[in-house]
Amino acid sequence: MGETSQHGTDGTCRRDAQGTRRRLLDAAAELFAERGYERATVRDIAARAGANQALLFRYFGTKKALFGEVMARGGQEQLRTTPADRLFEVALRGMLAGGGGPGADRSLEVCLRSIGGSDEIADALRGLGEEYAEVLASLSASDDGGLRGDLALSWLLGIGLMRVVVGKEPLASADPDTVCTLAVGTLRHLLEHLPADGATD
Amino acid sequence: MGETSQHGTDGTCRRDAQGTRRRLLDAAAELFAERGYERATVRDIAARAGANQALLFRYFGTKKALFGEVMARGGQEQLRTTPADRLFEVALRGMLAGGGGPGADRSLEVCLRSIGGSDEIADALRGLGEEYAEVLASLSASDDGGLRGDLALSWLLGIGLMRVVVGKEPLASADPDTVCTLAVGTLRHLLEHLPADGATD
DNA sequence: ATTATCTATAGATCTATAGATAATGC
DNA sequence: ATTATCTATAGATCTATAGATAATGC
Repeated sequence: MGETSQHGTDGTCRRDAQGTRRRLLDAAAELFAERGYERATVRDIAARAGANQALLFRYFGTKKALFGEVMARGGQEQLRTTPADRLFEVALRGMLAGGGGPGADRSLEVCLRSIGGSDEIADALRGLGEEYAEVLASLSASDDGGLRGDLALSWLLGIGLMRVVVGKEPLASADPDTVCTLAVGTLRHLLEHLPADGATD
Repeated sequence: MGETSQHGTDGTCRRDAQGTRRRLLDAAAELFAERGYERATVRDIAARAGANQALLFRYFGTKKALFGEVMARGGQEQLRTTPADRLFEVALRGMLAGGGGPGADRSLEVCLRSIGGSDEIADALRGLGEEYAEVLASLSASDDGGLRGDLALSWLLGIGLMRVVVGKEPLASADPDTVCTLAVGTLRHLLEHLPADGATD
């Protein structure tokens, strides 16, 4: 019957370095998203992963390195799989969903909750922002498309900040469709409306 | 010549409880704006104020109470002295200036850098946001004016986040006038454009 | 005498490490 | 024998407090 194996029906083992490493990564992703970098302690991460705290350092070296792996793992798939003209809406809906299913990309949420914690965190958000802003900038034919892309990204993050982190009402409880319609409709003006060169208004 | 007095020509005294209290408040306002709540330590605040660390607790009780006094002192004058239809632009320009002269209202900047530090910080930002969003909401005649006001505030904070805290280029070095023109012009659509009820766009 | 200021330290975290223990594979 | 896991603790912060010191006002 193979009952002597250490493998349970759920695929867990009592001694499985690779599995423990993955559980630590999953737990870290969750806790960083819930509390931000500083407030998610290595003790809590190890506890949620069902692992000993010392293993976290054995497998990742430092807490910052663990954070780096979490940020590198998630993130960019949304950027690659989404057409440019739908990126803002897709990213916004991901933020509005908040948490969502397992495997959802919470990278931006992690950054928002970690801001101010350390310079490395700001660097991580800047790096992730570069990629989003570049795509958003490509939607504008204007000279200052780069700036307009940054302003679009700013709005995306600001909405996430007020809704998910701060919980400002009525935004926090608003219907995602309504928020999306308002934001996307307004954003079209920012990206597509070229300044009337030298004209009045 | 009055040389026996403890009062220097700059108005400082060697023993001046009220003066020390004010210097601590000023130093706290600066350091909270520069580093956020968590990273501004009571030791650094006392050092910048030229006061002993223990006096901070004598005069304010706890670090959180000091933070509360800093937030209460600044803030609301901008809300009272600015006409509603200019609030967004004035607040945005204050953010874009960053730091600015002494006495400038850096409350929003303080909040942005402190987010995620503790629930009380999020509460403080939510409270300050209520007042800004209420004014912004009054500019929209729509049913969902409250939501639109929140979205306007979200953009204001998002721009501050990306420019001042994260330092995302090209936004971080962009000309304030250019940013203002783009943002204010776009915002007009959000606040004034009523949804075509039941119509097809 | 009053009280603003300072010294010294308690007490609570948190990250990180050294070395012991015990479950596996050969 | 190898190595995943655990115990115990070092070492660095940080907030906060108790009690001593010293500058002022009477």
